Amino acid sequence: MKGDTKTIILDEALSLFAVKGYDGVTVQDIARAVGIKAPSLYKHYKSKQDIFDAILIETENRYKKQVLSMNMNGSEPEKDKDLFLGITEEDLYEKVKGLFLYYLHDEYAVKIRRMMTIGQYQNERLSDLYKKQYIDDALLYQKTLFQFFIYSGVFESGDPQMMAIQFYAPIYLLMINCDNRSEREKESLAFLKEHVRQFGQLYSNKEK
Amino acid sequence: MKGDTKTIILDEALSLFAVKGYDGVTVQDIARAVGIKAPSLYKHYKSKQDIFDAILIETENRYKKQVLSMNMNGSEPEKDKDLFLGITEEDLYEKVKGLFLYYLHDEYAVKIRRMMTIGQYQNERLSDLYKKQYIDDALLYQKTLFQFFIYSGVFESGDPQMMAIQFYAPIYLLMINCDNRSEREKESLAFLKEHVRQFGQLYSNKEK
DNA sequence: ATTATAAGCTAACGAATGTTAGCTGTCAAG
DNA sequence: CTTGACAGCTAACATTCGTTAGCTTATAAT
Repeated sequence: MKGDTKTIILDEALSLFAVKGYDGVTVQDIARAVGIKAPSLYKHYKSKQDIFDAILIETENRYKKQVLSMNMNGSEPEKDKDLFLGITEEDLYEKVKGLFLYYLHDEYAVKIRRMMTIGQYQNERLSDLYKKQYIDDALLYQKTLFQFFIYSGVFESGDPQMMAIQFYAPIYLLMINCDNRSEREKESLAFLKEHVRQFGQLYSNKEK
Repeated sequence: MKGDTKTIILDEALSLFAVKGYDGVTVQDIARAVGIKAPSLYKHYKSKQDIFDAILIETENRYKKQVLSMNMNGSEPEKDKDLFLGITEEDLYEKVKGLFLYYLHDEYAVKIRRMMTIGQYQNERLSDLYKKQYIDDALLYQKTLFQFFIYSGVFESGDPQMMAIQFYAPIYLLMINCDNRSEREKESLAFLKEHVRQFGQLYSNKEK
């Protein structure tokens, strides 16, 4: 069901937009990548802009689904209680590492992120989406998590918002650092591990 | 000496490239911004690409000068000894805030950063420059600073590399957060202040 | 006074761009 | 068997692109 031309066009267009930006990509480029001639594209989308818009809609829908499935709305983190209550430092690192490598290696995630990065100053929708995804929601998720840690006694009390910033920002920086530079990955993962370790040591409750 | 057409072209071209990217900008756009006709551009630069290259060279030269003047080569931070030895938390925040607002508001710095951000996946030189400027050199500077703090007894001992990451990453994240979103600046400055405060408290030597 | 250079202009070019028109073949529904 | 929709194709279009040629004018040097 995935091989129909209409979705292939979106995939290939995204691959191109993610590197060269909207203006840097020709409808001929897209057609060539798909394996058809440029005019045939218009059997599926009414314009180049239409292809771009379809990618954005698809992106927003996928993200909405992801947010729902991750329960990142910040309302009821109780669901993940079992996941985090008996968590060790090593476990936490493995979780963070998983997310880190996902955002660095998942084909679709990487392309979308790069397209947003490239187009953020031309297209406010891209800018909004990027900030929501990589700053607002990411911080909210961490904040909610730390609130829960504090509430459940795993962490000492503190400002969960600041904890979120201080925990997430290095992860974000290291991700930007490795983006398009796979040779930096090994070192960054070491930093990441040490960061998680230090953070755990700093805030974990020593009273118990 | 600054008002000659040749540099005005660079300025206006940069302003456009920083928003729409290389392919999104027309030589006519540039000419219109300068106040001349498109063919007249070719009296000063031999092609559109040539204009872009000239911007890059100018950027690299400016940055080299800045690095030299800031003594950010990581070799001998002894010079700044007097600046930092008797520093208070409030002083440190004011310094960080100054740099933070400079990178957010200085016209030239903002445009260059955005141009690098937009073009990093097409042009490796842009990517290199961005990573050097906003990651490598920034971290190196912080690392050197913290090494000096530790050496001089202001800070407790610790891994200066990790300290650099954990100190700088939130600053970087908050800058990205405020980029093109001035309404977020007030809140981010508050976070920044609290971050500097907590960092100072965490690492400042309590033995003295 | 003459000349040379620099920097603007208009006109124009070839190439590339997004898009439309209209033809052809495939294939499932009637 | 016929039909109609779908999805590809070629040809072509108007527009826009980066760029060149060649003219004019002002300024500075000889």
